[in-house]
Amino acid sequence: MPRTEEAGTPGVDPEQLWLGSTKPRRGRKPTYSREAITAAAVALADAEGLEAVTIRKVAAAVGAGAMSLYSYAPDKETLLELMVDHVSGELPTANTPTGDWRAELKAIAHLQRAHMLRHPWLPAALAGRRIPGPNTLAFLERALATLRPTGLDGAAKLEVFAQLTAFVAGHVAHEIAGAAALQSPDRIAAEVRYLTAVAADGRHPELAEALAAPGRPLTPEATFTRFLNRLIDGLDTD
Amino acid sequence: MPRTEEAGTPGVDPEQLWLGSTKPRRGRKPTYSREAITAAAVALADAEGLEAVTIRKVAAAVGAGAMSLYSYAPDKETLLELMVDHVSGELPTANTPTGDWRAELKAIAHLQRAHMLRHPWLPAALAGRRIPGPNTLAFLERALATLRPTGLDGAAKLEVFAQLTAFVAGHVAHEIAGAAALQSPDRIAAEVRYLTAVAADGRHPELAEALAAPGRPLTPEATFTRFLNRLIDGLDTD
DNA sequence: TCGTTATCCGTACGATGTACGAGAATAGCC
DNA sequence: GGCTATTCTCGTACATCGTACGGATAACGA
Repeated sequence: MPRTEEAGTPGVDPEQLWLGSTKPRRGRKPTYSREAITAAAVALADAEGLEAVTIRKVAAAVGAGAMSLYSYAPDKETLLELMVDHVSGELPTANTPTGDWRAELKAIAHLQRAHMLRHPWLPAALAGRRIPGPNTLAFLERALATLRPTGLDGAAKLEVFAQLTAFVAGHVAHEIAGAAALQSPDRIAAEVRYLTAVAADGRHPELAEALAAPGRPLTPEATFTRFLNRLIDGLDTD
Repeated sequence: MPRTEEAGTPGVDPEQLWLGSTKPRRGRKPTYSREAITAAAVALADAEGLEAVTIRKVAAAVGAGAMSLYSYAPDKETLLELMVDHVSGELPTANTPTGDWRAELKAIAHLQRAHMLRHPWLPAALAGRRIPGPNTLAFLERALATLRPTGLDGAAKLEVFAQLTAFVAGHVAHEIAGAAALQSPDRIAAEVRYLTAVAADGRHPELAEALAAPGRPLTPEATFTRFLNRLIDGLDTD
């Protein structure tokens, strides 16, 4: 990327991106569409990972020349933004109040986890993103509605949602890394050899003991639920 | 990166990396050192961000030709691994049991947060990393010692540490993104305009209300402490 | 019809990670 | 001291990336 990036990361302008008027009444008609391009990029990321999403490959997937994409998004960073919001459209936004906001919030987190497992590139793409697009806003709306009975003020409710999302993303990133490691038997074998060697060096008694008495292996699902419940049950309305 | 990356990401081999013998008794003597190269890479990342860490720039920083780095680390991924463990050496490993393991665990998390704020590239570099190097292991040892009074089994203790680290990394990543946005006044102005425009469109009543009644602004420090306390106070020994 | 304005995209540039292999330096063995 | 094996050094080269540039193409308003 030859961009010099000297000033403090101007980033993507959400006003331009999501509120930009669709005025062009003159000129050649677009052959493709932002929708189709974004969908192609998402399909690529789902199938081959985020690093497979290159301007050229996405363009080829929709049958366009590479440079044509720049009529639909000013740069790749913006394309990522579009991808994130695109898949957020899969999240159900209908809230069904049950009187138990904690249970509803847990359900929201479980939805997010399933969503991120379906699109394993999401945790990485989400990192450092601040401004939600329309689909993300719709889901945020649901979360805010769920938090209404807490009586928290606006900033606190937004913070709860941000922290919850960060927590889920962090967990899923870890979960995915673990699952990927399990796919290669010699890799886990090397990891086990390494850890046991370290545990045997005498300078890591706690680790040695932890490895010696591992207990019942934990499923990611169970671990996630456990920590999520701790986090949410501890949430207070003060 | 011309690497095709077809098979399921072999990743870095921790055995080779951390336990590899230093046998070479013959041949030309190394001009540089893994230490110096890693330190230069860390300095670069601290000063200019993770994307400024390129093989060529790191090599130039130590006065070497680009390809010379490959005598010290087999690839860039490994260099990242070295960087992560290098800065982990700054973390204090001495545990002072106070009888209150929850307070000690909170202190550990606060140490991690300060550490990541000092090296803002850490949360990103940490993502998906599974196997701790020697310095990280020393810190893990401290965490395990702290968790000893809980009576949790080995796997559970390791999981608590992993989840705690993921939580802190997620929070700090979010915190850093927010701080970066604050550096550019026109950027936050655009964000505010965007959100108020969305709130005014009538289809986001909850967001509109949250923005209208923001409450007292929250410092990152306070938010972190709040959620951390919730997470840890909810931890049980069963 | 003509000028204005978009979109389309071939070409090209500067970076990047790293494969290759020729040179240079060191150590053990005769 | 010379030979040889071994290791480190790094110039060159290549595939691939994001994207600037500008000409060609197409659609509208006048």
